[in-house]
Amino acid sequence: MSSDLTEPGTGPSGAAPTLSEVAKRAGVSSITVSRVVRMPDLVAPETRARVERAMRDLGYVPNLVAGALASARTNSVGVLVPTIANSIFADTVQGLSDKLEPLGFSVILAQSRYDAVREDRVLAALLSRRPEAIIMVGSPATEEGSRLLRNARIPIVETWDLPANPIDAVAGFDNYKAGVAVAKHLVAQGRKQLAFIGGDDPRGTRRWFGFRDEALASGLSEPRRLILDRKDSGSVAAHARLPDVDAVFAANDAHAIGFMSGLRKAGLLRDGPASAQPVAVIGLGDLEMGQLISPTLSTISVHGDAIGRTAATLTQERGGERRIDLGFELVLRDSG
Amino acid sequence: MSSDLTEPGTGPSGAAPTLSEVAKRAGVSSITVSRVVRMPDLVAPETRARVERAMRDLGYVPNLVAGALASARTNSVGVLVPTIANSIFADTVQGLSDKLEPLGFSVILAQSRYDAVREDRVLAALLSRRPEAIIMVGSPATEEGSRLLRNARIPIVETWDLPANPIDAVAGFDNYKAGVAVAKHLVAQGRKQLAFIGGDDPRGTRRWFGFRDEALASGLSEPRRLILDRKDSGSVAAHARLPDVDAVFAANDAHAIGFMSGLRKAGLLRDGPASAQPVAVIGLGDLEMGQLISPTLSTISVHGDAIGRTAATLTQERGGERRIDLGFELVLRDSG
DNA sequence: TCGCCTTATGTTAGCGCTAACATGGAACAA
DNA sequence: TTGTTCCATGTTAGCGCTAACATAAGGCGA
Repeated sequence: MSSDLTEPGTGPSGAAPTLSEVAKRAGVSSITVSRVVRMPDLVAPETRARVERAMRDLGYVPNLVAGALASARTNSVGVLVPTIANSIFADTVQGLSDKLEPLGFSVILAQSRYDAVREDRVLAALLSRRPEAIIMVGSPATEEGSRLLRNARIPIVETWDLPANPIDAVAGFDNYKAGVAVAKHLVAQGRKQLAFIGGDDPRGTRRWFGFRDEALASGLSEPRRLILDRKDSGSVAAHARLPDVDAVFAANDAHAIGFMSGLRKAGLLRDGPASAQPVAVIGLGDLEMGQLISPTLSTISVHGDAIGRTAATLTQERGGERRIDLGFELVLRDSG
Repeated sequence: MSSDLTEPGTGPSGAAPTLSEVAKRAGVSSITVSRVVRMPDLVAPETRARVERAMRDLGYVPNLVAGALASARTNSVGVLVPTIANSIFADTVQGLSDKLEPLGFSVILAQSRYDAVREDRVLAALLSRRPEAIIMVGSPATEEGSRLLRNARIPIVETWDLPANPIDAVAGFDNYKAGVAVAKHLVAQGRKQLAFIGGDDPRGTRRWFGFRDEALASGLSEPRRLILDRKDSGSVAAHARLPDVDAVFAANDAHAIGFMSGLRKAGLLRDGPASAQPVAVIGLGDLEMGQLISPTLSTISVHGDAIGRTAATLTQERGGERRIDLGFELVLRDSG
């Protein structure tokens, strides 16, 4: 009775109860308690019941920090994204998290904000927590970051791209080909003056190269390229900076929708099909929103969720195919 | 020369180099290396330089797992959200992460997927990593989860709501009042047949109650309530299930935009101002997208980012005001 | 009856680091 | 000279847990 007065969740000193406090209360050694937590089948039913009782009485919560140090397994995965807000990467994080959580892994999330210095810093911070794998969007921006990851000797999964010399594993799609596919389509549609709007991050730039190369190969003049900062607001006004353009490839759906909003204000948007649009617009990402607006948004559909799940799977395997191309799909709707 | 042949990042046994290996190479004790890492000012410049050299040569990456165990500080914060994808919560995660990262804290991210069982499970998993605080959207769904958090004796911040009996700190807004504000506005606009669409999660339900109570208090008949699952697709078809309704409050902007898409197909959407809309639509969240579509979306604007930043601040303080109402704002555009 | 396996539990050592408390010397006032 | 203080560094012990190796007791075939 007296020990029941101890507040649950606090040991004798008011600190969180430990394995050995549970052990003492249950009259067993601490390794037995450890086994009840991790491999209950190895413990005799009555012993197990006694231990479980003691854990409940004390409000015991295992300390994975200590466990990780002792076993050299942290059961955690580091995840690095440029940004998690308003972004297509959130699907990837959700996908990998859904896959990893049932396996007992936690996700340590970090954002680079498209800043190489910050990326190296958070990469080092991530690594110092000894995750069992790292999943990142894209590839390290610096040689230093790359070195850090190589030396970590854990599975590294680069996503949303198909780098030529990956550190380890890859789950993504060919951004260059995506640009090519869009240009091909616009050319086939008879568009003449192409433009590209988007950021100048590595993946966006690869989309641009594919887009430009294909346009040039088709005999068109070099498309214009408008580099926007991360704020969509820029894309609303973008059409004013692109006179005479009759087709635009936006590096992501948010830019595309912003651009269409600008077109609408300028009276250059129709509710009819692609053929009726004075200016064709193609996005990338296939946000759900794209199907809900008018005209519906044509886009390169990419399965962010599948990228995340595949990346998670790749962290658990050592051998096998380490380069998964999830592909993309040109989804044609009414905007272009 | 010979030791330079050791691959960086690997100690004698191929494992990651440790503090004491660095110490030996630099000819100092391990505590000195530890000080160079954590309190460099306490170490003499030449000693420091020698240690830094040794760290670089060996590719030393501090092991925060061991450090955390020794110091009882993990420098991590657990974050629990219903879902991170396509969601207004991503802004909150970004905000708190931006605030916490410079302070040396890592974010351990977990998703409940609006599932109480999963929530309790990930809460326990989070706690076993001994975070120094927990930030969550909403409040624990179960008594068990609540108990777990209380016993953890760390700052707990509940967000996106203003619970009557919070566990510890709160950063949010009054969802009930948001519902009231929307109903008031629609009544003032002369709307008669109101409806609410959204999920049946606690916050959505509170919005509904405010909305309903205010409608009834204004002498209107009880609004209809359509509970949608997490897929927006439901909201597109929602208008068909709400005949004769002339105003709709959607629990979030995604539902609102989906609903508008359905209205458009039914010929019930105008490009003109709110007064011209056969059916008024008000959302919640103020997604950037809402300003880019036509008609522009009227919405309850909530600063998800500020909620995250405020929550992060609350994890660092013990005293002071622990209940921050960030408020909301009814932003009127063309949809209602 | 003996040896050998199986099952249940325990003992020991140590993961890599840091808190707390020495230690030894230089600087300096009385 | 003799404390006293400060600075730079070291020693010791231990955080809470688990891997690896005992140990003990029963079962069982030959």
